[in-house]
Amino acid sequence: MILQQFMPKVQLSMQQNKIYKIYQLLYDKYGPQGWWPYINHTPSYHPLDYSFPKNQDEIFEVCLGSILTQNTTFSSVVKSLNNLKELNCLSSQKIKNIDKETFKTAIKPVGYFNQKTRYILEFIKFYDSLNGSVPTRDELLNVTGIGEETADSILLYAYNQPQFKVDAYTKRLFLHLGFIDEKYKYKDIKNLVESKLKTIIKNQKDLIIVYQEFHALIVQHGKNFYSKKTYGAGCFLKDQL
DNA sequence: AGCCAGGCTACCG
DNA sequence: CGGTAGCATGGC
Repeated sequence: MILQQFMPKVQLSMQQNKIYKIYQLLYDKYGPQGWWPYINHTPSYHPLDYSFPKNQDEIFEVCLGSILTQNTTFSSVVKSLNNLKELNCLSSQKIKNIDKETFKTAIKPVGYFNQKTRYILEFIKFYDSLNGSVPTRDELLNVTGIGEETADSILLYAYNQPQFKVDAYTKRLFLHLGFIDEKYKYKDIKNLVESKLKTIIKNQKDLIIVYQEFHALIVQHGKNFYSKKTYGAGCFLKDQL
């Protein structure tokens, strides 16, 4: 089902919810992001279609992309995924069987290809052991190469679980707006967002979509106003709260 | 030329 | 515990 616009049912207490207000302002400004690209779909971006991932192959592709995208740009990830596609190497089984040097060459555009090859092979061992079931966050964190952000990326975008994903832009934005201070760690920021949103969005599917769009919107906004010092220069959000 | 990107591990004090 | 070097390519 493709919507014309996504508008979650929200409880009335939202007037005082600045976190949700930020989400609304960003959504009004940038619109739905359809954020996670799927290289076998045209177009790969799919705003307002929340029926992804559609099968196990697409779940695995998101997991793979979540690791590949660590500290790099998604355009590099797409290049690497397309290289793997040309090698017919987008499944866990195929990656296990391919020559390791060939694999490293394929993912070269994302950088850190030695590390990431090791991380991906570690992840595949875990992924195969799942037999299609949904991993827990702690299980993911136990895999070498998967930290908090990658775990939440996999849970939120591959498995449609209600886990908000925090990144560097999120922290810079909330710092600039005065919602947090420097001491806030990943989990603190995650808890802040989740606690504010889940109390006013009772429908789980709506909550998941808001988490997915919110993170994507923060990245888009971050690219515009929080990618280089001084962070927040030109950001219009503070004035509109 | 230099900084940043949709981070994580290992190792240090 | 917190802090930091190392990982590596690509784009602007």
